[in-house]
Amino acid sequence: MSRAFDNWEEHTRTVLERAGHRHGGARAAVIDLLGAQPCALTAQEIEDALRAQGRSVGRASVYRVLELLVEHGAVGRLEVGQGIARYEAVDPGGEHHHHLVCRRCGDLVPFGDPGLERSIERLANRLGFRVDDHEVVLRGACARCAPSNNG
Amino acid sequence: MSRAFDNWEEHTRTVLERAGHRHGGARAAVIDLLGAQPCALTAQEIEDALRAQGRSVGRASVYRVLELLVEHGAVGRLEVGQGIARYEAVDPGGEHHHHLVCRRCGDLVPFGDPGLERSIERLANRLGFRVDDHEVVLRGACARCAPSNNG
DNA sequence: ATACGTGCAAAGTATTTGCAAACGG
DNA sequence: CCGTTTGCAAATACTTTGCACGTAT
Repeated sequence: MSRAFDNWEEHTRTVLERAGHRHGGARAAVIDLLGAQPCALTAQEIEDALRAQGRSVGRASVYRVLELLVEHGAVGRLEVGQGIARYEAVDPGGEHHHHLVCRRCGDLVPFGDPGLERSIERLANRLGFRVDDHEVVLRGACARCAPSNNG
Repeated sequence: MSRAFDNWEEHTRTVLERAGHRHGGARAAVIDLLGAQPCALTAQEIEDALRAQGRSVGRASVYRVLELLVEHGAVGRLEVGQGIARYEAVDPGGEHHHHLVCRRCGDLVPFGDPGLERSIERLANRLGFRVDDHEVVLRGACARCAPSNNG
């Protein structure tokens, strides 16, 4: 239940198939891994996780699969920190979350807020922009780190 | 009046001086340039702009100056797109804006919205996060590109 | 005068690309 | 079978670092 959707993997395979793509080992491995994550991973983390599972995939393939998934809207690319991209499954239903980057523990904490979504939507309308996507990053201390401010 | 503040350059010089830093040529050039910009620039753009002004600064120095300014909170680093960082002056008064990245023309359009700021503040409180900073990126079509949807 | 700042070029890191072999449908 | 996908390694792009000289105070 860390996911708001269950069949992202199947959905993603279908999308790729329909676009005329085959279902090779690297793709299967990356899709399976991303489908099981609660939050965004870096390319390096994906490569390491797959190796640890005994499903090693070449680094180039990891990037190529991610690029393909991003192109098809199945994966979102997120850049926080020092130019290291992170990738996460995108709910085909439109449900999505944003992130807090904790300065203390360095972790990425996902959160969602319908009010914020509405604010952004209204804002976009008011500004005369056609917005297809948006991203909010909060930087600070997560719930675990915030109480202990000093050490 | 593309700026909400006038003396960022002077303020920044003071901050650096107080921290025991000298005011060399590269620093002066980068600070002067950033102080005159309405929105974020990449390191490359900064280097090129300075060269065009006849105030060439080594690439390494551009990065070092930017790093120093970011450390002192005088400059904000923003990453949208493909791992290329952008830098912009930070208003010492706390005033700030966010960005729309236009998928059509590729430009960065700054916008501000007090309501959005309040939403984020309330959200942070509700979530139990201590948030010192935040960043909102909208992706879509800017006012110029949105009306003409097709060509 | 002296320590900090700067420039150049080389190194480093994340990501992309070329090409031949492996594989899916 | 045939074209897509994959892996390796080399290439690329942005950024950082080492070192000797320049410069602000």
